Amino acid sequence: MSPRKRSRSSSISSSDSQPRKRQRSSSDGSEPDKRLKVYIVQAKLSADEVASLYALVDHHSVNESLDFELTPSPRDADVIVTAVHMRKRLERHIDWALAKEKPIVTPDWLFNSVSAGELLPCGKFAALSELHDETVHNCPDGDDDSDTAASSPPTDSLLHLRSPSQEPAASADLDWKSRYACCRASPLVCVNQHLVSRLAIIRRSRELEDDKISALSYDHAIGMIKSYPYELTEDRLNEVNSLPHIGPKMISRIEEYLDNGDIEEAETIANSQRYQSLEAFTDLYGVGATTARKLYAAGCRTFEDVERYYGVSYEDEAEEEADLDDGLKTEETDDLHLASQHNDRASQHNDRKPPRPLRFAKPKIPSITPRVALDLRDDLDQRIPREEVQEIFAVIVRELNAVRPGCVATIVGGYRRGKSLSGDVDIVIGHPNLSPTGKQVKGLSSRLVERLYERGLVTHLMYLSGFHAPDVTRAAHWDALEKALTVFVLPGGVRRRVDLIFAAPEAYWTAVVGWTGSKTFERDLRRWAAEQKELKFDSTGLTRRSNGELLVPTSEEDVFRLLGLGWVPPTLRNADA
DNA sequence: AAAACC
DNA sequence: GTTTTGA
DNA sequence: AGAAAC
Repeated sequence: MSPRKRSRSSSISSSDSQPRKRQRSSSDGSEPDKRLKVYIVQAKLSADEVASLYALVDHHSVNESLDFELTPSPRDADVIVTAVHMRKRLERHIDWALAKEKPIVTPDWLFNSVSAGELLPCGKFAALSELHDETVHNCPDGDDDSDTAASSPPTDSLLHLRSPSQEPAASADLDWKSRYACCRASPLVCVNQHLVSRLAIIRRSRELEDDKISALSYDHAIGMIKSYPYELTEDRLNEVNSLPHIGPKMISRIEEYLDNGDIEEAETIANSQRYQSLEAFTDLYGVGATTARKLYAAGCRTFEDVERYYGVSYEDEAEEEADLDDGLKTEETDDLHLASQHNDRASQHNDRKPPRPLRFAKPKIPSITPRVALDLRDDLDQRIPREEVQEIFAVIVRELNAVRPGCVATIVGGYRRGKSLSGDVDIVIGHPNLSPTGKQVKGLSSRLVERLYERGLVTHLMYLSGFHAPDVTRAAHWDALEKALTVFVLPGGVRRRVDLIFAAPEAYWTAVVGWTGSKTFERDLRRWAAEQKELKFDSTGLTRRSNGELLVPTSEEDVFRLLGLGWVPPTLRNADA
């Protein structure tokens, strides 16, 4: 295994020769390769912005006058595109000495150049005023100078230019009366959010008590209310009463809420010891509703009780040891030979402590014990600010490109839906030309995880899926996409749950849609596809039910288009509480 | 708990 | 009245 | 079997 044919050429130090690739020096035969190499710094760009930039470069990479090409390495770039405006921030991604040799422009330069059909002067688009002059000097435009004068950065307004589609286009065919969440606009916080929070308590209680069916009904009702555009009052009850998923029982709940400002059952539940305990227990990784109920039945009420329960549980000393020590037990994870030089800006992560050598080797079975989960709890129960999500993403992208240049990645999950705090970080990773049938995807996944582990960035591996070739007959298996569920830590930081999802090229956009959520939004996408379009949708692909034909979308909007749905921006997919 | 189906 | 509800 | 993900 480990088909590491192209030992990481890595993006950083050019190091040894690498005669293989077209080295942009026109020297090798034919045409002086005139394609303009573009390096995009993903930091500070939203996932959508990154996607549209990539799309832009792609579309124009086969075009006459404008001939762009993505490059995985800033060193090879003819132009560097970034939304970062500060030196310190940029230095996290690009060496300063290198930055001075390149034009560093904002995304608008790319958008506007494409619109104009020619390479525009860089002057007005310098990302860092500090590097304005260098940027102008190194600008790839035919002949520049037309800039200067306008030393101001007036073009900020053009930021809205964006690519033709997505960003602003909150499509017109959203319909808050639809019975599918994927046809409605569900903001992060709705006008009736307090009512939603009450219903969510009942819903959660149903879930904890294993009443799936009731929980599902509350999911649907909550989804309807999340997208209902008016503040709920007595005089709107009729209208609400006629909404799908809102039946007699839900109406009575709503009436009670309108009368008393709350719902009694929700209060009772929220105040109950049982609810509080079950809810707390499920914060532990590996503890779901069923285990929580068992713990409660065993007499546990608080985490201290659970500590005792598992701590004392000497059902097997040896096991206990293994879980706890996570100390020097380095099961040789290697088979990897890329150990050599760590050429990245060296120390930067001068490990805080011995990076706890995890205990995984290559766990086929996700075996994190409750004991380990208890140790991680203090860190993992802290929410993650958006800033840090971006930092984590930047580090992972950097390492990813060292392992396999040319990879693309998108932050998905709650972050992408606009949440200011996230429970974890979800990243979908793809590569424009990885073999569709997967072997390489698997290799990429384990190689990245090993690299992150070696550098002390990953401390635990909750789960590493085995690879399964994309099997159309059995789509939508949890394991149909390669996944690595990790505990990740920035040097000196709090440990965070980071999920990496690896998608083959043809599954990239469905994976992005499938992992952006929310849960109810996803459920209804599938229902819509099945019930209205005779299609089968899931994060691994979109297929025609009649003949099993695989439809391959080329962008996220394309997924919606193929499903016959209006575009719903990620921030309006918050159909859950 | 609500909707779709028979 | 029975089946389906994401997979 | 149960828990994990959106």
